[in-house]
Amino acid sequence: MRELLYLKDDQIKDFIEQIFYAYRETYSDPKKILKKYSFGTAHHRAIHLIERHEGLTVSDLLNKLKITKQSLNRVLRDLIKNKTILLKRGESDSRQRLIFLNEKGKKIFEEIFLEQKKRIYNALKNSDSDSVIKFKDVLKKIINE
Amino acid sequence: MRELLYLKDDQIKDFIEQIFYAYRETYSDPKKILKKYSFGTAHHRAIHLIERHEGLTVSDLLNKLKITKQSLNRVLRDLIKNKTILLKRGESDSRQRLIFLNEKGKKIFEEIFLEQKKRIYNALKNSDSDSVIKFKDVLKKIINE
DNA sequence: TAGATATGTCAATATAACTGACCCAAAACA
DNA sequence: TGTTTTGGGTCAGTTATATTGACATATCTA
Repeated sequence: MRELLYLKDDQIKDFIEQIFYAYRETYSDPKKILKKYSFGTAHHRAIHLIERHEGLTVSDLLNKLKITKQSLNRVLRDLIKNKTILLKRGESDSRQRLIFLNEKGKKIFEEIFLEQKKRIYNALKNSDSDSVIKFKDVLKKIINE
Repeated sequence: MRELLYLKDDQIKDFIEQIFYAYRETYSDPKKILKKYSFGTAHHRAIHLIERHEGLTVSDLLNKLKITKQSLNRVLRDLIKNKTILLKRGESDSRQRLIFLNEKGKKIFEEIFLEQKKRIYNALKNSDSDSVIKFKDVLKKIINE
């Protein structure tokens, strides 16, 4: 069976390279802003996920980040000290800590996002809606493998 | 002017999250293999770019990786010691070092790629060719923005 | 020949991750 | 009820990858 053109190894290698660039550029853009708050990309990823999934538990966040709890704890400690997030005890299960952005955290998120948004926005606005839908679709398949 | 649906902030935030997952998963897959050779993801990225751009110079590689030469040097030293790559003096400009994979390097690359390929291959084979083209297109725009 | 460029290197530090060993409190279970 | 499991936190040490800054050397170019 002949390979389909778009399944050729060279194409796949290109994608692997491009996914690296896309990630790096997307997460590089707001680094100056993060520095203002003495945060790094690890804090950024946590803030982003907390904003997208308000009230998630520590173990939810661990599962999304796929790092150890010792690693995450450093980040959460910094964010708490900085009054960027707050933890609430779970109501049904009081062992859990539900994580929220507080007001300061929301502001910081918006500031970061504004910077990071530009790149994606410009890419999408120069694409038609069908392309965007299909981009999302393939991306999803890559993640869920 | 009303925002187009696919340009809404929530959509963009989703993309930022998904690009993170796509990168992380794609580069996590071959970690066991890398460990066999005492390499990490930094070595992996270098090997990948060298395979895609055989004979590139040290400064070409620096521009692609966007790290400092001190960082790259550690990686290149490891790769040379391990006989994964070799450097040739540039012919027109003998200050340059052109970087190539040698036989061992090509084998290691293939081993890594075989592992990493699976995820992308499976995603693409479950997509039609139009989706793949458009995926590539949007990805490119994100990078070049 | 003077300056710019390509590369390499020393040293110190920062960031983000890891492993491994524990701890407590609360929930789930037998 | 008592025991085990789960969710979370922490101490200590280590590794991987990057940074900044200062220099050194060889080669190219004007």
